[in-house]
Amino acid sequence: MKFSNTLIYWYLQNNRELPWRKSKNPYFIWLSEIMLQQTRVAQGLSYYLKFTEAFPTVFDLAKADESTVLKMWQGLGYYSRARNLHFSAKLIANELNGEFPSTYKEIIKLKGIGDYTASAIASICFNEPTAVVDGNVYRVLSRYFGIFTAINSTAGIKEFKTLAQTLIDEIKPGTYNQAIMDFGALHCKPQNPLCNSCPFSESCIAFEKKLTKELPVKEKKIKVRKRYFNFLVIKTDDNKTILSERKGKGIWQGLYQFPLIESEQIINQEEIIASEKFIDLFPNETTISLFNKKEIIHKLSHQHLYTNFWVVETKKHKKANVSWSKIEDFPVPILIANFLDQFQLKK
DNA sequence: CACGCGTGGGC
DNA sequence: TGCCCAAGCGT
Repeated sequence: MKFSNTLIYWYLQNNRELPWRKSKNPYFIWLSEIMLQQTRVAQGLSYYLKFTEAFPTVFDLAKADESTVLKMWQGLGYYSRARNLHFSAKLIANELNGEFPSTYKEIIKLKGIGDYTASAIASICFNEPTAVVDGNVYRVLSRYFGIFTAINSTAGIKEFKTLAQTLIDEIKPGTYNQAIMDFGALHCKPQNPLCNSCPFSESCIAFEKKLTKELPVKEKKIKVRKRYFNFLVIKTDDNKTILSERKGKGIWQGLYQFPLIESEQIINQEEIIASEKFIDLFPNETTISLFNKKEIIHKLSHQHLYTNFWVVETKKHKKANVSWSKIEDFPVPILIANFLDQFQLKK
């Protein structure tokens, strides 16, 4: 049987019932695709439900403040997705009359949408035969065809996209695209793929040659940077604290945090108090204590953050801009959200 | 265009 | 435990 037919047949029996699959509304499909970038269905699902309830149309999303969108995105990671989603929602609502672009060529122009997402939306919503290539597709195709070209090399990206495009079902491109991804996620898994019950076991090169574990090939690994974070959790007499938005290019752009003293190594209380930032913030007397007994190691994909939370009690402070009762309104990285949970618990 | 961007789950 | 992985994209 044809590759695509086998896949679609498998899909008809094994597909997952997911809320966005009940619709071909490009707004819903778009939302789901952005949320699922580099994210498991199990992690993204509740966010999808929350977003579609709060923002049933692109106009509702466009009307929201960016900080509200980020707050709702809190915990899902890769926050530029939320900022780009919101940017594009405003563009669609205000400049396109709320009408989602209907071709791959137009869809990919939107901020936050690349080749994968444009292909997914164009095929699922508008029946355009544009093949998706995500992590699942790399795995399925590299194994089935026995391709050792690195999936994250320029040559690999091109080779797999071209191959995927030759395999797509021209009649049901959307179904085909979802089928190959579900097949990769549920059957041709990274570890312990279900080769013994596989509809491709007669023709899969990796299965035949016992190369499943070697494929797909991925080049080089990322190096992890170590950073040392000291957050100053301020409690003033009038029950306020200081939060500020992270600007610029690095991690957590648009999210809020406590005043941060970053150091090259682990530093102790004396060094905190002696630091320029601390003196600038607290020229007068304060009480300082370390909240966490052991330093918290927060692991991002490419940074390890060795973190201490220092509770600083002080008199009224002119820079204290946030009431403790309002602190939950601010979008914060999960590292800080977890701290706040612990901190509020102890009170 | 190689790199930076989060978080959580699985083994 | 440490490492890899997960419906990628912007710069």
